[in-house]
Parts: sequence; C-alpha cells; structure tokens
Amino acid sequence: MSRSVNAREKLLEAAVKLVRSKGFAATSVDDLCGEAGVTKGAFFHHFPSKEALGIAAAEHWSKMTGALFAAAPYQQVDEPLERLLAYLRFRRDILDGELCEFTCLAGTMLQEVYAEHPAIAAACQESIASHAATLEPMIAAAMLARGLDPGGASTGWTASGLALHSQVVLQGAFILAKGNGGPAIARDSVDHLTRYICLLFASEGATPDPRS
Amino acid sequence: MSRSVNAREKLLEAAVKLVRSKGFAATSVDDLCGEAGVTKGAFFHHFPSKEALGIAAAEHWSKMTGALFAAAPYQQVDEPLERLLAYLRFRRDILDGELCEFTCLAGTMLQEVYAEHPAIAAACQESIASHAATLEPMIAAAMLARGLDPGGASTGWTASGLALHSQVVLQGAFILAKGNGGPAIARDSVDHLTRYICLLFASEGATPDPRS
DNA sequence: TTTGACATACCAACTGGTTGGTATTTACGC
DNA sequence: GCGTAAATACCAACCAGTTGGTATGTCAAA
Repeated sequence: MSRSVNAREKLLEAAVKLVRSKGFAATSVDDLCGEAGVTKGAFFHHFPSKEALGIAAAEHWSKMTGALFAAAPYQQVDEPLERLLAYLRFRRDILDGELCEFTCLAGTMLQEVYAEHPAIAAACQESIASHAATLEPMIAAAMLARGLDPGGASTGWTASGLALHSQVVLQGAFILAKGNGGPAIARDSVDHLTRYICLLFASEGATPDPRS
Repeated sequence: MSRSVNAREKLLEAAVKLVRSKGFAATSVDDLCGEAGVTKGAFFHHFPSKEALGIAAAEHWSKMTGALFAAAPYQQVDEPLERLLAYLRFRRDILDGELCEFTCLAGTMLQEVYAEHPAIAAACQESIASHAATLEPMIAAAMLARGLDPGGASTGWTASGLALHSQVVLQGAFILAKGNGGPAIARDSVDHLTRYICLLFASEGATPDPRS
C-alpha cells in the first residue's frame, strides 16, 4: 500500500498540526510537505489541490476526535445529566499544554475559509455538528427525566440547541485562550457553561429524576 | 492633510472588509489596495508592513466598535442588570444580514494569527478585552445590588469572568454562524447566555434588588 | 507489464516589499 | 501676505522570493 508509511496519513497529520497553529492560508503546500517529510509530487498524487487536503484534514480531524471522545471516561457514566457534566469536566481537563494542542482544527479553519472555500467550511461544520449530535441524546434524556420537552415546548430551549451552545462556548473559549496565551479563560468559560447547565436542570425541573 | 480622502483610512476600511471575509493571510496587499482604490506605494507609505496594517486595523476596529456601543440604546438603561440584559438584546439584534457584516474582526484575526503575528494578536486581544471591560461595571453593580461579591468570594464567579464569558459566547457564536451560513445559531446562543445570566441573578441573590 | 506510490524539475502567477519619482500641503522667513 | 523650501501623500514600475500546480520520470509490487 505504501513506500515508507503512508504519505497521505503523514500529510494529514502535518495539516492538523500546521493549520492549527498557522491557519490554512498561511500554511503552504511546501510547509506541509516539509513537515510530513514528503515531496510535492506525493502531495499532488494524493490530493488534487490544497483545498482537497483541507477537506480531507477536516474529515481526518472528525475521525480523530470521534475516537478520542468515544474512549473518554464520561461515556461510562450512566445517568444522562451526570454524563453531560462528566463530558464538560473532560473538555475542561483536556484544556492543557500548548494552545495548538487543545485547540479545534475545525473551528479554526471554518472561521478562516468559510467564504473562500465553502467545501472546506462544510467539512468543518460537519465535524462540529456531528460532535454536537453526540451530546443530544444525553441532554434529551436528562430533560425527559425531569419532565421537560427536548423539543423546547416547555422551556424555550431544545436539546440540540443546548448541544450546539456548548460547542459555541468551547469554540469561543479557544479564541480567547489564544488571546490570553493560555487556557485559563477557556477553563473559566467551561465552568460557566457547567454552572448554566446545572442551573437549567435545577431550576426548571418540575419532576426531579427519581433515581438521583 | 490628504489628496482625495485619506488613503490610510480607505486602506483600514478595506482591511476590515476583506479580512473579515477572507482572513488576514488570504488577503494580499494587492487585494487591499484594489479594494481601497489606492496603489501599493500608498500602502507602504502609510504602513511599514502588512503586519503593521493588521495592527492598525485591529485598533481601527476597536474605535469603530467602541463608538457603536457607546451610542447603543442599552447605555440609557439605569438599573445595572437591566442594562446588561439590554446589552445582550442589542448584541442579538445586530446579528443580522451578511455574515461578514456582524462578525468580529478581532476574533477572526486573533484566531488566525496568534502564533505567527503576536503583535496583531495582542491588538485583537486588547480590542476584545477592552470591550469586555465595559461590561464589568454593570455586572459588578448588579452583583453588589444583590449582596454578591464581584470578586467571586460568595459565588465562585467574578464580574470580570462573566464579562469575558459573554465575549466567549459571542466569538463562538460567530464561528458556528459561519458554519451554518446565517445568524440563527448565534442568536440562539445569545439567548442561552441571557438565560444563564437571568438564572445567575435569580437564584444566587440572597438580597434581591429592592428597586426591581 | 501494468499500476499505484512517490520523486525531481520546472513554471507562470502572485507575494510582500522597494525604488525613484511627482503632485500637493505645510512651515516659515521676509 | 507672499515666496519658497521642506515635508507629506501618493504613484508606476520593478524586484527577488514564494505560491499552488504540472510534466515527466522512477521504482517496487502485483
């Protein structure tokens, strides 16, 4: 299948690394090839254009993060609200180390290329939306356990809306973290989000969960 | 002072427009000159480098938004919490029209250039932080009116922290809006933030505001 | 001997930036 | 208030380096 160990994979890894820290436009094809230890011929053998690499990188990112969250400890928690709070704790815990290590490739690229490369933007959007979708069942279950309609009839907010809002908070947290040179603000915002969700389920629940 | 009507000003306007929709790296000096109707000679007469233009654009953005918010209706509201909620209503109301018209230049640039152009990033950070700082007095006053310590001793959250969190939500909302092709998600997130703040001041206040 | 996976060498277009010049204000001695 | 010199604001042409992309070749496995 490959000469050394898959140039395509190495280019995707390089893209994740470089685009996360320099952005898509500022990362040249030569940069990517250099980082991956591969020639330009290999690049254009695997990808018809730089844009195609961008799309593939977003999809690669989706798979990476999908696996990360699938294996995360919060998946073991049974009670839906507890699992959601454990998810937020997990998101908070991984806000550590260098900025480009906990920052989101999809959000970074999406913001930069949404107008000029709609295809890349769509792949990034899909990455974020599909991750948000994994939260929806937890939220919906937690709502149902408290007699709330996940469609928002009784509360004015929906399970999917809250799932997306949590991604909004995380994406925004990354931006402020970049401005601040560290994750402190980001952690603080995740704490605010956690507090919000606790308040939502504490104050609006007419029927508290009988098991908790 | 100027030949036609200030090339420098026109370049800054062009930068705000182009960088908001294409990003900093993808916007070339030629693009900027073309949009501003000015030659490259003029560009490098007014700015020693493209990076310097980026810094100046962030500062220009700060002034623009500073004026916008200083003249906004929420400034007329007396009661602190009401003013804060009116601020959020204002932020929600201006989420309208084309993406590049309600999106934040500072957040867009900051995310893209934080590693490669620290000086630009600093200017963007300053723009966001100084705007957040205008919210702090409202929040602190609202907290004090309810017997809460703005430093966070009783609540675990501070006035400045909540101010920054609101910027986090807005910045994140812009990203998701770009993914969604419209402001709907962004508005939804501002609603969540508003609900959070209402819950914060409704549930944690031992001493409700006597005037409201 | 064909095919997939790369490498090498190359290209036209574009990049940020410089040069040397000109038109227009401004500062100021008179 | 006036002439003039210096400064400012701007322009057109140019430059070396880089850009994304291509044409052609190599080489091992099937």
